[in-house]
Amino acid sequence: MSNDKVNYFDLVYQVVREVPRGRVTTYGAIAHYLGLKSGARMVGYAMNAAHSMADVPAQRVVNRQGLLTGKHHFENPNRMQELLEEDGVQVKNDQVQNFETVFWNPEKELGI
DNA sequence: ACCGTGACGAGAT
DNA sequence: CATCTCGCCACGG
Repeated sequence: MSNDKVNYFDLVYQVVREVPRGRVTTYGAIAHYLGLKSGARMVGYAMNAAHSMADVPAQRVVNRQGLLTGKHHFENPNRMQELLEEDGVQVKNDQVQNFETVFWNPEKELGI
């Protein structure tokens, strides 16, 4: 296990773990909050590895439009929406409803 | 070592 | 508005 990557992965996981029930955040927001110059893409990559991690609510991370772009990486494509609806987030046609309202901005909520 | 790919996003056209 | 292009960089082939 290379230590550098693990750090970077864990940073992402920590933020994701702070996302409250019923709210969602975005890849870009996390990347910006952590100051990852590598960009949102790497956050998505980190989420891929989140599978093996416990207590990482990956369903609460969507793209900047509120689309469930990562649904295919769950056990089955419906799983992500199910989990979100269990959280109390309305999802229709892979799109988070009231996205601006449920959007959870780490910079604002956790502080910059 | 090179190349294509990707859970993204911002800016240009 | 809708699309395209490019930057970003880790990883597998």
